[in-house]
Amino acid sequence: MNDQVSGPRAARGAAARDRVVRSALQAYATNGYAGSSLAGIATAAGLTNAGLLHHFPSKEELLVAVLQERDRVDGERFHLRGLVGLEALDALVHLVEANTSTPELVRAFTVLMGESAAEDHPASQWFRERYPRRCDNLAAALHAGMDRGEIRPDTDCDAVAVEIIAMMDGLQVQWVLDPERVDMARIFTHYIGTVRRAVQVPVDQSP
Amino acid sequence: MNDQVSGPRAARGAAARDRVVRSALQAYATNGYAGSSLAGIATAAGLTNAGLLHHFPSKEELLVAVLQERDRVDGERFHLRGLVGLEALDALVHLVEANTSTPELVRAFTVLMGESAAEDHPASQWFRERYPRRCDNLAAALHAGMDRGEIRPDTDCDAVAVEIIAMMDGLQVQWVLDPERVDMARIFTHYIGTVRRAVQVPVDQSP
DNA sequence: ATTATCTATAGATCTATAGATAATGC
DNA sequence: ATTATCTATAGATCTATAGATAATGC
Repeated sequence: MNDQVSGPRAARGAAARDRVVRSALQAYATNGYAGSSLAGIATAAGLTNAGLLHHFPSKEELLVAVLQERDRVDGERFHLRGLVGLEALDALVHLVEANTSTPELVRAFTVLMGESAAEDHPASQWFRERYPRRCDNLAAALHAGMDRGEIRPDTDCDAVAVEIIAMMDGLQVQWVLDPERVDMARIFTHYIGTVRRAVQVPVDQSP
Repeated sequence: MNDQVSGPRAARGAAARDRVVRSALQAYATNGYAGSSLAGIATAAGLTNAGLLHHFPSKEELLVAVLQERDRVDGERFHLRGLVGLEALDALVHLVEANTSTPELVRAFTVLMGESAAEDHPASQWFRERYPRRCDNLAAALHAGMDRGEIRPDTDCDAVAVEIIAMMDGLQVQWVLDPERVDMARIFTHYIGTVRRAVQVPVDQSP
């Protein structure tokens, strides 16, 4: 959320925007986007309703800012680019493990994901564009692993990619609802083990 | 939604409640629960706001009625009871195939599922109770398959059950957001094939 | 007598705008 | 001159209640 220009005034504005985005995430995690009020978010960020609207001119533009911030963070953290085949699967396991340490963030995006399935939700477009991107990145890594000879050539990489992303999302829902019941990291690791055995080129054991 | 008592007046009320529940589902699919208004749902059902509140005394009690109706329908349709092992997996494939023919219903419940991940959402409890029930039913079927000797005895049935339910939900999200991109039934069938190969007792091929 | 429905409205939000004030920055 | 912030408020909802009306049902 670092804005370009610096100086004491710009810094103050940037800090306020940062607080607002964080408060918004917290509010979405608690009440969803539709159920959150700008006044509530503003107060949590130490501003008035009108003070918030100076930085984000509408409720929807605040949501867009939250989603863009996520894109920025993802660009740093979820860099599947360059990973090949089974390495990519390991990276996903690490990502899921890392996610268990930021439950409120995961909760906020799980709620937004679900809400965005509503036809008229303002985040629908973002999620609709996000999925093919994530799936294609993963499918590309799997294809690269195929070229390298570690993944069976008859693997349907696109289908497997959609599957893996679906498993991540589905587990998140259950985990957010009841973290005691669902050990997300363990189950995802177990699942990735199954996927690995299904797509891996078998080690020839008959010499 | 058939109420117990009959007669022209009772029938009229039951029909109205039925229309309201249907309109509510439609509204949830379009705007989510928090984003739907009672007046809008009432109008869609051919009633006024106050007319609706005669049958469902608050917004939240309407939501509860919608969820109870789902429980009732599930009791008829999603009867995993009695199914054993691989049969249960086939039944799930059929269920997912059937779901593709009621996209608006799937959309409504996908939205509610996501919204319910918000801490203060009135459907949270319902979903928190629903998941263990679904998972336990499925795990029980897998255990029964183990006893029958068709499932490997080292299978972690509870983990596999959580996994399968997660896959169903995760695929639904992607499918609802973009049915053209995601062939839910095909990918789920493919996934269940993988699960089957992972948990099945291998057919001994060395005579 | 009970039920289904309506009109009217109270009271609580909620988003967004208008316009003021004070502090930085050229 | 621009930016950050505020107070005050318009205007649009939205949920829920009060109380009336008309039709069924004992």
